[in-house]
Amino acid sequence: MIPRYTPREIELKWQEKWAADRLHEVTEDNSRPKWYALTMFPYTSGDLHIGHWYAMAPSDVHARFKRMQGYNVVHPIGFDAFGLPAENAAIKRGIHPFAWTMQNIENMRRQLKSIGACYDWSREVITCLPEYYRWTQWLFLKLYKGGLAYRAKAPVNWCPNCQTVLANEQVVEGGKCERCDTPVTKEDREQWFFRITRYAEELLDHSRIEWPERIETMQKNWIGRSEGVEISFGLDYRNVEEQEIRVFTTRPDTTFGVTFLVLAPEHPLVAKLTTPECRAKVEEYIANSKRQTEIERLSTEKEKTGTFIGAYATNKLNSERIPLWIGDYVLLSYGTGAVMGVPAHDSRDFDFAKRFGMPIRTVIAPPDWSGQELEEAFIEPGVMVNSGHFDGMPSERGKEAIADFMEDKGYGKRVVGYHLHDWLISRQRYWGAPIPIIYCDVCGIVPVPETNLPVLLPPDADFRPTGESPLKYCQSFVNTSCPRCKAPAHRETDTMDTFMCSSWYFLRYASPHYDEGPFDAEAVKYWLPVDQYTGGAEHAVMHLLYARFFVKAIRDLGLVDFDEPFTRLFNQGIIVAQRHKMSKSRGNVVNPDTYVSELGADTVRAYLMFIGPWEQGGEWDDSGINGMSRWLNRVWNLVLQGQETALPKEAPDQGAAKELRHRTHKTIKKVTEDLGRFRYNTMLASLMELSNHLGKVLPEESVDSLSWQEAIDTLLLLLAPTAPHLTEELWTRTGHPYSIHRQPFPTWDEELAAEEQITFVIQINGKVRDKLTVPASITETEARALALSQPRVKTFLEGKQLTSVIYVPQKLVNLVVQ
RNA sequence: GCCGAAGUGGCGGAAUAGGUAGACGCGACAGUCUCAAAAACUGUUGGGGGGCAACUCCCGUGCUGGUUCGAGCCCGGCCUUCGGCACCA
Repeated sequence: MIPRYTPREIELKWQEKWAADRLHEVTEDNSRPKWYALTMFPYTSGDLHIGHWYAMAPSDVHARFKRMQGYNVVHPIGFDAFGLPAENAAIKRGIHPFAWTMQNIENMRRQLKSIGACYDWSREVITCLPEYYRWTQWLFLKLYKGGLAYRAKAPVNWCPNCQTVLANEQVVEGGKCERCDTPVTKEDREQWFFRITRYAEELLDHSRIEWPERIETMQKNWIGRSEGVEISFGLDYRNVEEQEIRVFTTRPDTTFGVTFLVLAPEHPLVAKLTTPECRAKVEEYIANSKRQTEIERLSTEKEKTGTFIGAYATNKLNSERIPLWIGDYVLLSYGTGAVMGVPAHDSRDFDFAKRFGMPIRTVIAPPDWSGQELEEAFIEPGVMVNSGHFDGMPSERGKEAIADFMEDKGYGKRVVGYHLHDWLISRQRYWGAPIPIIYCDVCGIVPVPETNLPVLLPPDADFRPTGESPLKYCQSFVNTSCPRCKAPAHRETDTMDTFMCSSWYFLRYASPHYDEGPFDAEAVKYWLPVDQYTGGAEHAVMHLLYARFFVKAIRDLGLVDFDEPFTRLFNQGIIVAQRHKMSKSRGNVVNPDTYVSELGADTVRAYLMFIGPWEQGGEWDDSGINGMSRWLNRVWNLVLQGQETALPKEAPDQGAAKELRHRTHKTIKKVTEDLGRFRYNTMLASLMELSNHLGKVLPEESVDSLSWQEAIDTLLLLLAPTAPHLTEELWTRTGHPYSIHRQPFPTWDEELAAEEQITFVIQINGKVRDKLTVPASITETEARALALSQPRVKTFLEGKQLTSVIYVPQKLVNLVVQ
């Protein structure tokens, strides 16, 4: 009698045993190659949903695979615990963010353990605990002292009714406050920035890492390098100190075509230059643009808006007087915050000029141009016209010639521009790591001495929405004395962007309890960089770019000696529900707990990997999960039934035994390749094929016991990373020593894995007309002859002329006829 | 709007150095077992036409145009959906 497969019973039993044996805890070991397998740590939003499992289960399978391949694998886990949702929950339910977060962690830890992943829990890291954020602050100070942190004004979303700063997420449709529906505006605040732009050039270089091309492309586009010229336009106003406006352009060859300049509405010169007649309109325009998001402003669909400020600048190339406008399609944060308007050769400028009736002067002639005004912007290269002594020059050469001329005359200089801007890390919120800075009336900005870290987040601060950072109202926090002169001083009350916490957590895992620094240099030297990082595609740019920047920055500060944090990256797709990414705020989360308690963790793990290619994600649909549960059940029955069947030593059917061994080795090859490429769906399909075949040969009793045993052991070992509990149980039940997870991964015999027979296709004019089973060793001559001798082929060829024959080895012959 | 992806049976998907479209699974239908049902097992399953039959022909990978002996795969132009767009993380 075969016992029933009772997944939950088995799973809990082995999870307890693995934990008791500390099977997954690892230490540095120089006798084996190391493998750092890292999954992006989850944010502590509440429960884990099916999307988390989609991230966690397949990455665990890969880590287990690497371990069976002989690597010393560390697979750590932790929690990203600071951030806005905790504060929102606190406000909504009157529970302290700390309590809310720790409750969530408690629950998520239980859920994560139910996955049966090989996490080394002894390395757990929680970013909101002082023992962690102490070092986040320490690293901030390092960056500050290294000249990589600075203060500058930057706009924040502001709700005038709630008197509070809003996150982008809290600004709902149409630019309104999510709480009170008041239109949101922008306000300038002094805030802290990191100089990520200093690393723009190095961040563009992906040559040291193996990342998916699409992610590299997205990062490259995000950084947005462009070579151009910063051109100076002359200003001549007695009451204005500045004597120039600088604009950035990648098209210096069009400078003779400038008919206006557009400044960002926030440009500092706007207030100084606006004439009294224009002031009212300009102020109205600026107020309006404060209500728009950057995305709205940059949309090329939207009709261009702007207004004349009454002032003029001089185009130094031809001494023309150029009117100055403001327009919201120009952003202060990009380039110099001002652009030159060349309507003939830039489509946005063209729209702007059309709208406001400004001249459109062609300076690059399109082919066959006869002097008429253009009907749309001509943005291709061409021949320069209306450009003084540059006339007749090809514009590509003109770019260089004008740049040379300008540099020579001091009208401008070549610069490399980046779309990337510096990283704003200040948040006017409670639930984050306090920025360790003190402001002293005498000494100015004073960093908190390292020995005084951590700057503790006061537990009793009032974090409800007010006009300022919540910490500002916590007197015991704000009031302090200057570390330098001991005079009364006050603390910085903004906290840090949570991306800061997640920019170095992977370093902390190497020595999570180290208390003399953020990490133990020796441990980091052994484990880092991360060998395989996996996480959601939504992090393609920001988190991954910030973490790269961070490592490069601390490398230059002498803290680490490698350049890139994540050697290999895999971005899995996103599991959506009701067509959108699962999120608490959207309310479309699917909880995995019921599936686990009903069908078992192994089934859920395998099902998630089976639904499609991991990088693709997709709509969550549980309609096939029973199929996975059925298959694991079949594996269970198959293995135990095989145990009870006394197969002979000699195979009754040599062919059947050979076929079985061939399939076994073919499957090892396929599974090994698929695991290496994260193609879990096809890996499982090939395991199903093997088990289907085993189910067919067992009742026939046509194979020998040795071939059978080889097949069953292989099936279990290949399945072990995916279904760790089921395979551990069956491994023991088939008389093998504990633990299957310490076994080496099977290897295949190339000869046994190779196909002996192939299906050979005969095409006529590219259409399949016949299929033949032939030995794999068939030669071209044999194949051609075989094809032409087929009766079916002969009837098709009747009365036609064979013009050519195309032969593809091991695949097909295509007869081209007329 | 900009950047990055994805579109294949009733459904999830398989097949890319351009060479058999639909592996594997779900669902559905039929059967075996059963007093019956469930479970399990076996078989069929892209659409359409022809043949008593073994079989055979045509169409078919979002739309559209092209390259090629041959296109799901390559190129041009669209459409739809998803992710990101710097304060959700």
